[in-house]
Amino acid sequence: MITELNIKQVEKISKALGDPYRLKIMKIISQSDSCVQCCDVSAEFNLAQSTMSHHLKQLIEADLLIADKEGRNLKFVVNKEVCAAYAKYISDFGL
Amino acid sequence: MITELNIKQVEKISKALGDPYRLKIMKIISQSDSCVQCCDVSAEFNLAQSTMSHHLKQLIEADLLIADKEGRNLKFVVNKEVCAAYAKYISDFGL
DNA sequence: TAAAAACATCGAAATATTTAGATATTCAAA
DNA sequence: TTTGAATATCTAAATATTTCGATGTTTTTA
Repeated sequence: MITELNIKQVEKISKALGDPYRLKIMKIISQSDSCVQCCDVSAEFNLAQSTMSHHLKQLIEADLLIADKEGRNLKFVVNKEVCAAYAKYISDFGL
Repeated sequence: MITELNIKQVEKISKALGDPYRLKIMKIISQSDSCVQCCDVSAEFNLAQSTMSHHLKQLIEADLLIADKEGRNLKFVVNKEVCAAYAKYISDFGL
């Protein structure tokens, strides 16, 4: 359960979101109703597998995505709590 | 009046927020009840004036801050609409 | 009008990020 | 148990960002 993010976490999340590929990854995963597999995400982009892996890692380390390893596959869902907490942090700038 | 942000704008805003100094600048300006002057912001940090100017420029170009030049001084307020629109974009990942 | 204050811009060094290829690991299926 | 599929890690090059000092611009004030 996330109550509030600290400034370091907000910085990390912002950095993770500051890239066109990673934003598109978030969009794809958020718009899918079920879990999305790593290789399905990769197929959408014209990037090397290692590059994709690197982008996904950043989103996971920022807690924006939750990864679930099933056998040799990796599935993702959006971390709704972190998205909400981050959004709140930013919208509070406007209060 | 901002209705919705496009992905390029979201990327730019995220990049602007992905730095500890710029996050602190946003906090300082958002927490002040009146406009904040550039030199007041600079005084809070141990950074060269040109560096400060660069950080503020990024926040302004991302539309997170609105700058108002009064004589030789520059005053800021938070762009509430953009903060809200950005927060919505991100929190929508969790829907 | 000369000096100073507030901010912007330029150029360059230091640092960080992005990307791909090569290789390693881990699990599944033949 | 060997092969292949999915993903991770390492290394290195290309690119981008951060930072500062020097200098430029604009406006205020002495």
